[in-house]
Amino acid sequence: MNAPDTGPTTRDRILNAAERLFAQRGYYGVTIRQITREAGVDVALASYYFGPKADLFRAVLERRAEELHGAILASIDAVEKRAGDRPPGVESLIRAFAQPSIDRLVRGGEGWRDYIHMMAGLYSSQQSEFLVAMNDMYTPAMRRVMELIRLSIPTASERSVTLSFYMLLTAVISIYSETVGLERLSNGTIHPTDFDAILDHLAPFFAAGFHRMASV
Amino acid sequence: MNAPDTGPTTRDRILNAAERLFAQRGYYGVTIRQITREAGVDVALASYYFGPKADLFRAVLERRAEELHGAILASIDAVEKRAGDRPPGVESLIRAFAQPSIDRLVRGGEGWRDYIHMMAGLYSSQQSEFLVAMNDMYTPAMRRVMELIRLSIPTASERSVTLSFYMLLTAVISIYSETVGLERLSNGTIHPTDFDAILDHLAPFFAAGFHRMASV
DNA sequence: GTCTATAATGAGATAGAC
DNA sequence: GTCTATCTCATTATAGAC
Repeated sequence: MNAPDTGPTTRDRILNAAERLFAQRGYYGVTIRQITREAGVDVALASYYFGPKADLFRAVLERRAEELHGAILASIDAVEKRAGDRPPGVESLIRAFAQPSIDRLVRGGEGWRDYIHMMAGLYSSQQSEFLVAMNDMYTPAMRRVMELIRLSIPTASERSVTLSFYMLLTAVISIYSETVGLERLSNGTIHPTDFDAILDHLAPFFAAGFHRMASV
Repeated sequence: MNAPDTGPTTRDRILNAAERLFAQRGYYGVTIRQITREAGVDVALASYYFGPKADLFRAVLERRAEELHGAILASIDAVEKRAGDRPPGVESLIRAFAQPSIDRLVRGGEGWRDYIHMMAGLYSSQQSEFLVAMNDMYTPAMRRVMELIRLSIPTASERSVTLSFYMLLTAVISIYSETVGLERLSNGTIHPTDFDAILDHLAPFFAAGFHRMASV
């Protein structure tokens, strides 16, 4: 669409800047003027392309959702295939669910990092309008994981698996946010960016929990 | 100090209003004018009592920290006493850690509810300055729990227990925030305010994880 | 598609009267 | 300890020139 040296379009420049700033300071912590300043474009262009601020926020949220959600579903499918006729193990399902986000966080460039930080910040906010919108974008993948865990642990009730999955979800999302919490808790010996090490701990840790609640 | 019918002092009226609004909309989502309007006092009084907005936020954060932190420590002590000479079990330590906050969330009145929601919102924000301040207020209790878990599972490394405790912490804090996440995940069958039921699931769930990672 | 200019509003903070 | 008045600055949003 563009000549090779023009870089991103104005629309994308605004989305990129908004993504970065919303990730750092949340919805209310950012003004449209800061966004357009950061993007190097005129203030009026934000309204021109996106309308009000809330719509710009939603546009940022939606831009990468389809790709990431698709990657998570594909990752779950791959684990299913590898398991053959039997249901895949819980630990591998946890890994399949978390890995695509971590891949993009680590190797997807700044844009993906900002996007995932932004989602993590949103998840525990009281901004329930945006929160529900985001939740809905990833619901099919979450339901699929819960379904497969139930096949893997048939004695566990739906309620038990839902509660356990929620615990998993909150932990995974906190890890995506790379906050200083873990670093301070460990006196600086564990870095929030050691995602591989953290996932190697998290996966068996939570798998054990799911199995423990198998009879509930 | 006050006559019995004057109600809270102006200072406390401002703190109460700030607590409520910060809990709902976060630091940036609230203006001093909104706070003083909600408190029914003049705008200028916020500056008079607390100085800049950041200092007011810190004052809200600090007001209840000592009491809650003390209650958590007392709760841990009680579990230790009950266990006698042997180290207390992991599940009872998890309960001791989470229960004082839940008690205040459920039975402490609006003020405590707002305070705990505000802390939960802060924990996963990128507001690292306030975040670190809050973390520090509760560090002794967290260290104590980790210490006792290590006594209970002597084969677990410090690193393993720290990672596991971090997972626990993120889940517990998410639950305090009472967001719509769990409700949506369960299609409305599990309510975020069913704290007793959630804790009955969470405690054995996480205890199993700690034990699973005993040899790491 | 981009920018200038401006309208309308609200923000934080404080000096000074009471 | 409280309030009025005001300063200074930034905000969203839009109308209209280019």
